[in-house]
Amino acid sequence: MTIKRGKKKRLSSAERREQIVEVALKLFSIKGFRGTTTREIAKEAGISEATIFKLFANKKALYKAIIDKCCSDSEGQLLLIKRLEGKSERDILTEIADFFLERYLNDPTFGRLLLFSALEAGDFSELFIRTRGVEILDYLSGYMKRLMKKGTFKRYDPHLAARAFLGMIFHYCMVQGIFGFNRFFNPPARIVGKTFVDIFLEGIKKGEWI
Amino acid sequence: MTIKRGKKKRLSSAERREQIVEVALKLFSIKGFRGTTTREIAKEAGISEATIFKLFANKKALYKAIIDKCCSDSEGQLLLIKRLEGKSERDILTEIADFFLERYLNDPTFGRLLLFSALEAGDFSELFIRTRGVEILDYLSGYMKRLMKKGTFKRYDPHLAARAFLGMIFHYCMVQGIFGFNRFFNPPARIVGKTFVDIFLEGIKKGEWI
DNA sequence: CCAACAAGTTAGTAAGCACTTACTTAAGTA
DNA sequence: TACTTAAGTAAGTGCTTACTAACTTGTTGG
Repeated sequence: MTIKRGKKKRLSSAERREQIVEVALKLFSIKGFRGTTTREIAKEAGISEATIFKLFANKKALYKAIIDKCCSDSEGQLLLIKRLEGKSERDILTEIADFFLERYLNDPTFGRLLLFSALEAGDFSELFIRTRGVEILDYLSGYMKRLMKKGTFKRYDPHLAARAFLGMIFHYCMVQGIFGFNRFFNPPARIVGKTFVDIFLEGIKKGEWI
Repeated sequence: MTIKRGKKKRLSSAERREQIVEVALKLFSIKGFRGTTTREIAKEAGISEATIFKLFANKKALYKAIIDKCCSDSEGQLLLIKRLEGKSERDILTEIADFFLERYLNDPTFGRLLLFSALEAGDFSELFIRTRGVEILDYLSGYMKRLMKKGTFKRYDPHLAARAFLGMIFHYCMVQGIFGFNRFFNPPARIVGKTFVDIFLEGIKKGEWI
């Protein structure tokens, strides 16, 4: 896909742009913006550095194109939210957990890019985080609020409650994928999700519900 | 402390080493290993670049010295664990939550360094993570296991349960400090800790315990 | 006071970086 | 086929980087 052999086909500038963005996305997520050289991107894409700069004003513009791609491509997150309508609390939380566990455990690319972006504090990282980090949080926070008003859930700060639930999931994914814990501990995602949902809904303390 | 004016005092090589490590620790945690230049470190420390290389074979050796410092300096984490002996479940969890919330919310230096280290995947990052990321996890995991055997806690994978609790806390700190959410949302740490402990022990669902 | 040595600096070097210029090549079209 | 234009490149540019060699300066014990 990336390194071509034999006769090289010419691509239209739009196609080439797209290809470069994909290659750079992959490399930036592995080594970060600063840690990736334009030479590496060119090599991996099977083109010369000059071609990159024909299509992008500078390295930062390429980074911006990646962020834009990630922001626009909602990766089914909005789709997920639609799918939740009308379901029970347990089903909703389970579906959210499974969705993110499956996504981030199998492919840490996006998570890594988001983290690099936050740490390296480029000009676009804020945009990135605001658009992509807040969707599900806002949804869940609003959902919690409704259930608290209805009396189904206890009254806490709904934003904090949402953060508690998502924190379990995202931190788990981060530690598994980025800190490499998955080499020593890797239970089925289904069980991880169920455990987190159970604890979040009923707590870990033994007892009986009325 | 860092930029000196007027007559410069000579330090012993040990003192100078220590000072350079401190300055570099701060800069690495802000801009990462790759993103920080030896020139910047020298300027911030008020010395010449050559002095750095008199005391450290190369940039990587300086990084290693920082990791070592962070690994050896347990920052009171073992102290915390000792302090927990004989307390109730709620008190233990609350104390753990408060400890890390207070620490990481007030000073994200260490957290940032750990993240950079994991992402940039230097040769020492693994060492760093194994020594500093696992202490409290192992402790809590063992504690959960005992309470599950005793029947106080429900039976889940104890490691997973510990990850759930710590995930709430660490992810919260990360999002606040590194993603900058603290500018829009910043409740007292005490309340955050209490909310997380409550949810973890009794769940968010309303009901009554017998 | 002054040698001796450690602490510190000046002024580099080679390699690597993002980025450019001036050129070549492929492919559609008249 | 021959012309035009867009796609692509080779070979640089100037700047920054980690790192060094050769020198200077402060401190201290005899």
